[in-house]
Amino acid sequence: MDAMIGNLREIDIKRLRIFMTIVECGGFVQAQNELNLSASTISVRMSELEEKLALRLCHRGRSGFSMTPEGNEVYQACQTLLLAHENFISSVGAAKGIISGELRVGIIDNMIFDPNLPISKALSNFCEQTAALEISLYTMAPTELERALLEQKLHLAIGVFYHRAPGLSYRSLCHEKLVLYCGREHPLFNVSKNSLTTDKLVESGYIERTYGQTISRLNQPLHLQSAAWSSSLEATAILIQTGRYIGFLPPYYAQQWCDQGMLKSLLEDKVFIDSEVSAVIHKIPQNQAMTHVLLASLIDTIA
Amino acid sequence: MDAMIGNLREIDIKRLRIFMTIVECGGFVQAQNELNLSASTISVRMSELEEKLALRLCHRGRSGFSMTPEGNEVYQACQTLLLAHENFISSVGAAKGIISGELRVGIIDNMIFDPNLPISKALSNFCEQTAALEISLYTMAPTELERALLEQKLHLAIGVFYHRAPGLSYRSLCHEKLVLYCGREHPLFNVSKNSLTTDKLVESGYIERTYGQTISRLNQPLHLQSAAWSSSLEATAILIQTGRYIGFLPPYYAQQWCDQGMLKSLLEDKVFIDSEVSAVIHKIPQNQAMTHVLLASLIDTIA
DNA sequence: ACTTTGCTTTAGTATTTTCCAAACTAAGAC
DNA sequence: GTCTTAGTTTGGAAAATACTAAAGCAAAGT
Repeated sequence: MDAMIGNLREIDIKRLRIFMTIVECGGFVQAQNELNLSASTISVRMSELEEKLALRLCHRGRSGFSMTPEGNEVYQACQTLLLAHENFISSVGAAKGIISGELRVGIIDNMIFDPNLPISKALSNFCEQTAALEISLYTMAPTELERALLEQKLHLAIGVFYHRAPGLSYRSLCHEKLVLYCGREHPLFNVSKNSLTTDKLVESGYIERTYGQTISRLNQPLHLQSAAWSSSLEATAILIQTGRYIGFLPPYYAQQWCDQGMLKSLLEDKVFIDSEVSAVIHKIPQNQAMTHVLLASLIDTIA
Repeated sequence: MDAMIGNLREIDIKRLRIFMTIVECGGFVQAQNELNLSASTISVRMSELEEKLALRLCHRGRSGFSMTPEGNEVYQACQTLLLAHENFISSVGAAKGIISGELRVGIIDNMIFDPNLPISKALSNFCEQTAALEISLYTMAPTELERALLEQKLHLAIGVFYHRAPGLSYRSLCHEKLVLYCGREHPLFNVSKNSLTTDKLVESGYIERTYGQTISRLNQPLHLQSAAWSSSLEATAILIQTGRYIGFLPPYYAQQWCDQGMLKSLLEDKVFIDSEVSAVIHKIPQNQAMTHVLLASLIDTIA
């Protein structure tokens, strides 16, 4: 009882893991299965943790489960700490000359449709070389990817980036052509290819892609009028399908709807954006061996 | 026995701490006092750790204690992991609204002599506001400071920086005037102030300051000929005292030897470097509250 | 008022951990 | 060879930890 208070330096990771599972399950009862522990054990572990931290982490009881503000902060801190543990495991693996631990990769949405980028192939190639590895794959917006890389929450990110963040290292993987599309209901859908002019495009409402808070001025070939904003390919496709806007999509992604007569490309030979797909890593990566082997394997697979 | 192998995810920090102490003490026997443990316990703890990591960490025995290459890598990884634990403690403190944990500050050498920069005063002011805090103070070269900040091993650094590293945030604290000095044995020591010209300075061998591998082109007022290189104020002072070179020193630092007739300033009104002392933090600091309160307190104390 | 649910408390047991003393080993010093 | 030093192995005891079942409690639902 007395030994419990005080020294925070001897926090037990087990208790923190229990806390995290409870948070993720949204309550003690739900966490029971996950943790394979009785209700009483969970209860005791939690009160021990709270006593040690001298902090109430969550409200519970018949009136429902909810986190305290402090609990949320501690939960965040736990995530960071567990990340450090994963990195430790990786480092030990690296010392053994084995690539091991957790590899965290982030991609922008709908990369899976890109035929130039066999990401799953690259990952499986990489895993073949390295047995003792767990991969976590996340999808995020480009700015989120960069942030996660900077905070060392990701080892590698793949996506289209319109600027270069300091501290990160970019490597071009391939190029992706983006073409304008309109939906079936759009006035331009039935205009014949020959009579279509860029002026007509400029008059149409255009979907601008946003990244986080800031709107990126794409290297747009025309001065299109922004009339709608979207933060993902999927959102762009939905907006185009409303028939009210035109917007850029990669052909491999739009094809599925073109085939169904739902979308139509507009002057794809004249008006397009050539965007560069890059692999990005931290300049000082957590596990250099792992990160660089993956990057090499990725470039290898693509070439 | 069987439960030991396998899951690296349940590494015990206690064992890692024991290992680190052994490394720092340079042997099992020396670590006994430090750890307050018997030889047998230490031996067992170490073999348990090695078994779990499946890695020999150090050679020991009558033939002397030494680390294996893997052991060194694991030791580094342990340091990183313990840093993460300190940061966790800080975060929990932050959740409680208390500034707590470990504050790691780095300074360049001989800052203590700078009368414009009452660092100890600033730190003690800061500590008065915040009870539950432990401060670690390190001295390093400027490039090392920046590296440590980027790796989040320091919260704050104070020094003279001739460039701006991306990812770091610089804040000017005060200006430091650097003046040329020569030693008693130097030909210019006995030249009268009136007959001294800048030409004569240019002819003398000059001590260039180096930072890490790269030699920084100081905003030098003259085109002095580099004849010696030094990586610290102290080293510069020693080189000047040989009487063979001239070099820049801050007057407050050189004064002690001028008073003894060992050094003499040269054209201090005409030839000087005005360098800016800055406080630097990471753009995304570990413990924002702590870092910013310290920075504010620092600026406050100086003003 | 009664039941259910979600959690806590308590008491008791099983397991694990931690530690040391004593005997042992291996290698350098003499 | 013998002594000394530095670490290992083993056995056993004490302490801490992990876990559960059972009883309790309070709020929400009926």
